[in-house]
Amino acid sequence: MKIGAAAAASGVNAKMIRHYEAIGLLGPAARRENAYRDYGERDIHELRFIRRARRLGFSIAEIEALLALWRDRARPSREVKRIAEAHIGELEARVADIQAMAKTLRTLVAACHGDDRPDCPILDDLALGAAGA
Amino acid sequence: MKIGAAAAASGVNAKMIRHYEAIGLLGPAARRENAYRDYGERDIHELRFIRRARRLGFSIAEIEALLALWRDRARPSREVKRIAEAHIGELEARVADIQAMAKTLRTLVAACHGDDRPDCPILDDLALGAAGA
DNA sequence: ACTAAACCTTCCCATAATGGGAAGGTCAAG
DNA sequence: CTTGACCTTCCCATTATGGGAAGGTTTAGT
Repeated sequence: MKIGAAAAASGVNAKMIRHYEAIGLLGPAARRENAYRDYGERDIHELRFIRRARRLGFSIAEIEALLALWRDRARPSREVKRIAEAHIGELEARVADIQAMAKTLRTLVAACHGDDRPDCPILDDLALGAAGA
Repeated sequence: MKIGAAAAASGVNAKMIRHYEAIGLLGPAARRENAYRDYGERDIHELRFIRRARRLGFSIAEIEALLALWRDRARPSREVKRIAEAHIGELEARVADIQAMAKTLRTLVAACHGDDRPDCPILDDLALGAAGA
């Protein structure tokens, strides 16, 4: 399977497949005589794994760890669970962060007329750099 | 005020102040005879504005627009409100995204023993690349 | 068989925002 | 007058993704 077909089969585009290989997330791909990369079912499987993990917000570094565990048939599930839980923690922290921003903004937006008048509590607040900071 | 003092006064570090100038978010700073950048109260004000907007998650591009509105005493508040509302929309979308990831992960984590046994629904799910994708 | 499109290769560049660090100039205090 | 703290510019790194060039290959249509 050439890289284009592998991309179609895995959902990871060709550019990214090469990139994952370049950074060592994937081992060097098999090559045909014409130097084209050649992929098999196992590779597609790994690519799908990566794509799915990315969709769950795992970083490349985390995926590297997960892939290593996945390749190791005897790994303890404890380790996997730990990584996943840590990641959930990160996600929750990000949500809290963003929600705090949104909350502040909603307050400001509610206080802004939003018409032709120039006075605007949103800009006032940003300018003051005081409240809530 | 030299750049270090401006950084201390505004909360934006010197490296970032130069960066904001380089990308055109701030106009070229006044210079002393020795070529050192020189800042006044007005500049500190702008820097604080930027810092606060960054904390609310606005991108540099959005801040550029907000700064332009802020500098224009006669702007209609409508425009400011529009930008802020759009940004709230982005923030909410990001929250929804992340929460969806966290939800899936929580389900997987709950199904994983997390002990010495190797079987792990988390890895199984990633490998399948099917459910929920 | 020939040509054009589609596909592959590597290499460089760009994004957004932040920062590290080098090489060199300047100022303030001891 | 030296030492340390500060300033300057310039280059590089980060994270993940991708655009695009220049050049070689395969495939499909005529």
